[in-house]
Amino acid sequence: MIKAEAWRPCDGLVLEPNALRAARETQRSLALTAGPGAGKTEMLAQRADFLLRTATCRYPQRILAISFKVDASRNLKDRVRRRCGPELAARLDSHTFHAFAKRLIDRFRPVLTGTDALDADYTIGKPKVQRRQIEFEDMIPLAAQILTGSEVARNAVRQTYSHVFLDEFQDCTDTQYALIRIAFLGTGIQLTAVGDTKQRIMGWAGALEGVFQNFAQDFNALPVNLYQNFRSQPRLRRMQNAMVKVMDPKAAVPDAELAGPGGSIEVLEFDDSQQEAEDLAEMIGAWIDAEGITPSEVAVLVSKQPELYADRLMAELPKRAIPFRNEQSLQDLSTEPAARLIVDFLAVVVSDREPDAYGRLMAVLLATGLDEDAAYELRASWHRFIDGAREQTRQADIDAGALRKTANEFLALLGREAVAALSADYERGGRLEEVIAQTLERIDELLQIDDDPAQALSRFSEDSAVRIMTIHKSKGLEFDTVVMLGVERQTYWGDPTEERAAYFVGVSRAKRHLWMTVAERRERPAGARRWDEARTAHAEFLGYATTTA
DNA sequence: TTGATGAAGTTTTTT
DNA sequence: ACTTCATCAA
Repeated sequence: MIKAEAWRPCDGLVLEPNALRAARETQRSLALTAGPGAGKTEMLAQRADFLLRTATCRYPQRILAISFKVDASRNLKDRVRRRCGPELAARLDSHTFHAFAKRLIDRFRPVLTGTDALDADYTIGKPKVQRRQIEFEDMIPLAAQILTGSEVARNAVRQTYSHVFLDEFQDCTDTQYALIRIAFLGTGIQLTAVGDTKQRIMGWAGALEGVFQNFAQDFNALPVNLYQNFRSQPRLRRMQNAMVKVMDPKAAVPDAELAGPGGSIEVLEFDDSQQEAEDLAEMIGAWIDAEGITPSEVAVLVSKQPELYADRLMAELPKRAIPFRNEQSLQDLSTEPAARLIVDFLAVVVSDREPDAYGRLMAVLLATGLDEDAAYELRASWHRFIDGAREQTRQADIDAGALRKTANEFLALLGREAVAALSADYERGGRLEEVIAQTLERIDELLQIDDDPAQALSRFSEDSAVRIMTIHKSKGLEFDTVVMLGVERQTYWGDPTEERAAYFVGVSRAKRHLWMTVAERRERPAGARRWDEARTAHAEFLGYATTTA
């Protein structure tokens, strides 16, 4: 343990004065606003390090960090672990709002009575069944209700945590804020809310306007602002600044501070979306092959409906053997145990040099056995099955169909029950089948990219792929090169202030290169009734790009 | 069967 | 802004 005065940012990182001040604050709650790339997450990680290492958060008290997305919450946890080591980091609970609410519901469920009463083995989903099921949107109000109704629950939370972090606070909804108020208002607990009002993109889903001001007032929080942008090159910063001048003039910086030639911004205009997809795929291929950019450092962002806007691109990329991940379609399939099992099995079948996969596979298969004596026999019988499958796939050319068939035979032999036992989630009707279908579909996709099945399967868990997603999903992430696909008037149709904020989030993800595409005709995906329609480039948005070259 | 009209959906969040 | 689906009248 060290004294507060002796604490310095760890890993030799240099924080701007306001960030340093925020990291070391011991008296007041904080309302910290900062633009893209200012290091909000880093400030939280440093603050966690400060609180834990100086025992400002005294053992056994803990820090609660609340984010909106699972990967954001994992991200923060990982970073804190890197900064102050696993032991101290164990006292940081990093959860999404929903995970935090679910823990409260699970722990204090008996507090809920009458029509809200829940059985112990309740599930989440629709359609809603009394006592047995709740919906996503019930979780936070129910947690708030528990805290309102039970002093025991309130005290449990308040005694556990001495400090609370709130990430991406600009997108906090009224129900989420109500939960925070009930849990922490009027206690000595210090809250640190960080965010950027210019990046408020969840208004349509109920994000509170002016939530930062409310928070600052309710919790007597000290307002702090960070000014630097460590993420983007000067040319990109000038474009962001041009937008900031319109969105929040006070937060803009003098252009002189942003001088310099680094970074690039280009607008590409196409006759139709097919041309757009082909050219873009060629260009992305060149970035990866000629310029050596890692595929996962390239992101294609769309305003909405990637399967509509990026449909053609997702068809063109595999033709050029460019790996990509549609972040919208799969919720990290590679961590699903059933997917893991199938991929490990196929990897073992198509190659005899997969010891890791073999080990994992056998561990799962033998777990289905009853006792030690049976294990040997079981191992031998699975070995025979694998040999049979190897023989089968060796004879024919290995294609998607053959692998699919082998996988299905394997699953049939193993039995649904054994596979479903891999995760509690598979008790939910249809979930296991969904995971299996998605896994096989993903393997098909990978085989289109890679002819070698062993290579294709190893890519399953690899995340070296161009990322295709909505702007909303990209919040909090950064990439070397960002493509804003379909910057057209018709694409950004919502509330103009919100759409501009979304566009701002998109362009501010880029570290070095930003590309924007416009197609005059945008074809619908195969199967749709309409073929194409005339489009108009989004004059306002492209204006920000061109005034800053 | 066709055309007209209106409503709903589109961008997020969990073990 | 634009599509899709349901409903109703002709």
